[in-house]
Amino acid sequence: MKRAERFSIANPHVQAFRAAHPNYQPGALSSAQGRRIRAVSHPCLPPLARIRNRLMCADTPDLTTTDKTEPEYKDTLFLPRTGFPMRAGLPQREPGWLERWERIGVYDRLREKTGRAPFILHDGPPYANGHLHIGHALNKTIKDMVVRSHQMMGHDARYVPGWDCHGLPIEWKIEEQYRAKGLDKDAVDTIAFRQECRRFAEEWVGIQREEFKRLGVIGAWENPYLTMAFHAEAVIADEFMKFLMNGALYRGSKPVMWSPVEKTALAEAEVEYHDHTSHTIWVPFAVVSASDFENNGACLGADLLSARVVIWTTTPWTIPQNRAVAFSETIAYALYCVTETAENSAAKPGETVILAEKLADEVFRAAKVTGYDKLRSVSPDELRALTLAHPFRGIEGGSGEWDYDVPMLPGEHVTDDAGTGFVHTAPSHGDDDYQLGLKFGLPMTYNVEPDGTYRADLPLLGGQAIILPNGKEGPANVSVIKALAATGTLFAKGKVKHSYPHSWRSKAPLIFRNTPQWFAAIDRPLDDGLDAHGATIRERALASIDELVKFTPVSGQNRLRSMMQTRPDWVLSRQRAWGVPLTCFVRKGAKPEDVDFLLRDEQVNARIVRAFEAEGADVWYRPGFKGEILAGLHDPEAYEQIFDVLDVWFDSGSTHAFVLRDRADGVPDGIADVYLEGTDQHRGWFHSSMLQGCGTMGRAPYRNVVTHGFTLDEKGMKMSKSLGNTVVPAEVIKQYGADILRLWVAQADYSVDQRIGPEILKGTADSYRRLRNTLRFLLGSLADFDESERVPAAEMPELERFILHRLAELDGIVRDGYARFDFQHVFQQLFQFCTVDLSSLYFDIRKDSLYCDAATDPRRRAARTVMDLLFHRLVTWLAPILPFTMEEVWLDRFPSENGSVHLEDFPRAEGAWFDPELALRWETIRRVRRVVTGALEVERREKRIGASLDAAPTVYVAEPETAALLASVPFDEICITSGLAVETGAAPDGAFALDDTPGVAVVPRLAPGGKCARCWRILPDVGTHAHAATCARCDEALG
RNA sequence: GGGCUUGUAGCUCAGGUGGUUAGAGCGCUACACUGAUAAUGUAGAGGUCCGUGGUUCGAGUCCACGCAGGCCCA
Repeated sequence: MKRAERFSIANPHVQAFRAAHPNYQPGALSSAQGRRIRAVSHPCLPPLARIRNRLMCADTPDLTTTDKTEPEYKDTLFLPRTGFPMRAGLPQREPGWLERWERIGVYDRLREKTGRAPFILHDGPPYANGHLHIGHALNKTIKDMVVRSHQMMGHDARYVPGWDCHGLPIEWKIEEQYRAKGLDKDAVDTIAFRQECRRFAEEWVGIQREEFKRLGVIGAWENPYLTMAFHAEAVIADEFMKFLMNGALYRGSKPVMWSPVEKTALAEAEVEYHDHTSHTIWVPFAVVSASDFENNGACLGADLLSARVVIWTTTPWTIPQNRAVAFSETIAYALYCVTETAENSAAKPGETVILAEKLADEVFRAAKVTGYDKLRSVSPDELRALTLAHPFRGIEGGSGEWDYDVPMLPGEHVTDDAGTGFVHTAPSHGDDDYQLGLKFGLPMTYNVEPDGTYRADLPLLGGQAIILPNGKEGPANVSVIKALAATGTLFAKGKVKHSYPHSWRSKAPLIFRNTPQWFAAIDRPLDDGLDAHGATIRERALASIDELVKFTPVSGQNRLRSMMQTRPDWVLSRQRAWGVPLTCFVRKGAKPEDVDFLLRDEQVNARIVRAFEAEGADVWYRPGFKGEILAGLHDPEAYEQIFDVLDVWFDSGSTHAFVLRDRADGVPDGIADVYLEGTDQHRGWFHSSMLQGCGTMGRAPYRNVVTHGFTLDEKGMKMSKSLGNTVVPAEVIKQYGADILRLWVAQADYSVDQRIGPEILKGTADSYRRLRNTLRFLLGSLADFDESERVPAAEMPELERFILHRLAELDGIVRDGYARFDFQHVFQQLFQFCTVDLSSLYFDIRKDSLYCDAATDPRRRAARTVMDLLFHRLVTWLAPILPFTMEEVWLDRFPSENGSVHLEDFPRAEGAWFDPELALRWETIRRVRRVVTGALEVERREKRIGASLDAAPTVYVAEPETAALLASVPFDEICITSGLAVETGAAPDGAFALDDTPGVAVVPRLAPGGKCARCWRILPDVGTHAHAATCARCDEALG
């Protein structure tokens, strides 16, 4: 474009402006509001009125007509020109960019870039059930920022999203549907049931996929991984069989949280605690004998033989399963004699009982005992010596079922906080009980059926239900209580309201029930030759935690370690239908401890895997499948097929195998660079993946564990529907757009719990607007930028070189921050750069040059060069955080059919720009500038000036070096004044100064001369040029 | 009840090894500009650093005990 054209009325800038402002009348804008003439009170200032009058003369011609005597210079300026809207309209516009990315295939095109080191963030699979909540959005957004930033830093950052598809919640949904139709789950074919579960999961995968994509998350959405894919099911089974072959797998028996209503065991995560009113009973156990204690140096009083030991329990139905009474070696016990009772007391005067001293009062009160004597203390050694009778011993109709001895056993879990100080122990119905049973070899009982009824052949109580199918209490408790009362073994009874486990689905109460389970041994040396980091799963896990994995934040290391140090064996089996079966066979008639109990045959395993690959895990349930698999190898009749399914944590713990190891977009060693999940996953996916990896690969399947906290409401309280303080991602997107939600993520410290709410989101949107306007100004200022305008850095003014220095500095900050997954720091630095260095300093100063300088002016060319560099960096640096907006900005400048900022890398760092000495000089310059602006602010408040261009202050500087520094730069330009004098030496009295900037003082003055009608600077030479109302620079620019 | 963890301006966050009047940005208020204009600039107000004890010449920073949250267990 020729120079003359730029300034003619045919100037495209002008045309564009006219088009955008059809009602615009030249001159009307500046005159409509009128210019106030202000009184001038400062004695050393020239009369402002004179200047104003002159201005008025210039402005005064008939304003109602376009027939002016003076040109409208606005049309000759390079004002920012852009169609980039100030208001984003993200909710409406974001889907358009999503479509574009899909159309131009951004993810696939990034994969085509060659020569890049892979960077693998392995996705922890969300459960395919329900719409996304804020936690999902947070998690996927952080992941996306990690993936995008590493891609743009030069990696091949692939991201394969996944879903966890098996498990109870889906199973339950299908069961619910069955119930609604009046069907019984048990009457339905397992394969048909599983297929319904599969369809359910598929549907939610589809829904969640769209919801995740809407957040702007880039990844292999068309080819995600699902734990229910046939290959995945085959691999999960194969991985399980590694545990079968390496010796970790064993069958044990364990009381588990059991839902009689759902006839299934529940994982801990599936249990919720609600208040529940239970029967409480105090049951005296008679002493039947005592071992000889003289050898122990203790003396057993004969008085104990006639006494009874009282236990307390809230689960009367467990009494028939009692096998021991536990006591503590650290509690003080005593022998008491009942002397007086209330009318309706079950206790009788004269009877003697043993109780914890601290609890005796309470117990007697409950038993309505009105008088009692403490006879003497009872020592732990005495207690240990006692053998008790089951309260049902000799009961009529009991057929001798309960005629066994009940030992007294010491237990660390016994306290005297509540109860009697003695703990009724039923190893099949409680965890402490089970542990005590393991330690002392107590027999397990099998009295309770899956539906919560006593086994039919249990004397007296057979078939009675503990919990009814509708979740209400059955008759079992009351029957037991009656039987106790009838046999004189009920000391007291009552009711208590307490926190009790319930099913998270059916909300029905749970019981602890002994069930056969499959375990992975954590401390058994494995026979797999993968001992580089230890022989057992626990050793390998601890070694991984300490040596192989980096934790962000570091506290995760302790957290995972302490869990690994103390965790028991892994219970792999669940009594469910929707999952990958434990693909193994046990020899009929063999006991778990027999060497040939489990069928261990690689050929069998291979057949299973092949079948699963072809048809999925459903084949396991096909009639005759056992025969097919064992045919020609083993006698199918000699083996029993296992129909438990694997803990879903085993599924997700195995994802590294079927995603990282097996997929073309995986990695050769099958180890991920990053696992990134919420802090709850220390107990979950990090944990199960660690156990699984240590059992199958000998180490953790990851190198980095990054955790984020939970999202709370604005007050820091947990979100809950009942409190009405939830924030749903879909609604945030609808109101503000995904980029605002992403910005919220970037502004928060995700390593701890974050808060979100209306006020916080509003603040986030405010920040966004500020940033958006900075970019808009860049776009406007770069209109028609041409490569030929570029100026080498060395030829640029100091101000430009300072900005370049900041860019060099930021390059390091941004790359380092992204490498550390610290988006908050990256964003904070970039945002503050935009506001502090750009908007309020650089842009403000350079507006004059950008608007008014001739196109060829080196100053303007340097500014535009820097702005172009700024543009490339800011837009790419922010792209991982604000992918939609940065795409909009990028395309506004570089419109194209198939381009995208997300195909770019961060521009290479320019080391030569880094100039700390210059930065130091600018620190001083800016400090002095603050004094100048401060001084002008006083003038403005006193109505002596309006714009800073009205002034031409004098700056008094004590230090000559500082004066020299200021003289070396166009300090008037930097302060946006029409003139400025720097004086060395003492300032006159009354000069403006700031406490924190000693040695600098400013005396404000009105700029002498006339106001250039084009650039608005007030200069003495205005009026002496061809264009009468302009200054020399503008006169020349006008040509 | 146990393990881990958080608490600095209205909001989001900085504040190595304890050391002068606790910082930034946003928001707010006022002023200015009206050629970034539902924008921009300048200035200002705003903090019992969760509380209480303690160590110390000196504590937001160290210790103890609490309070209020959060995650995971019991």
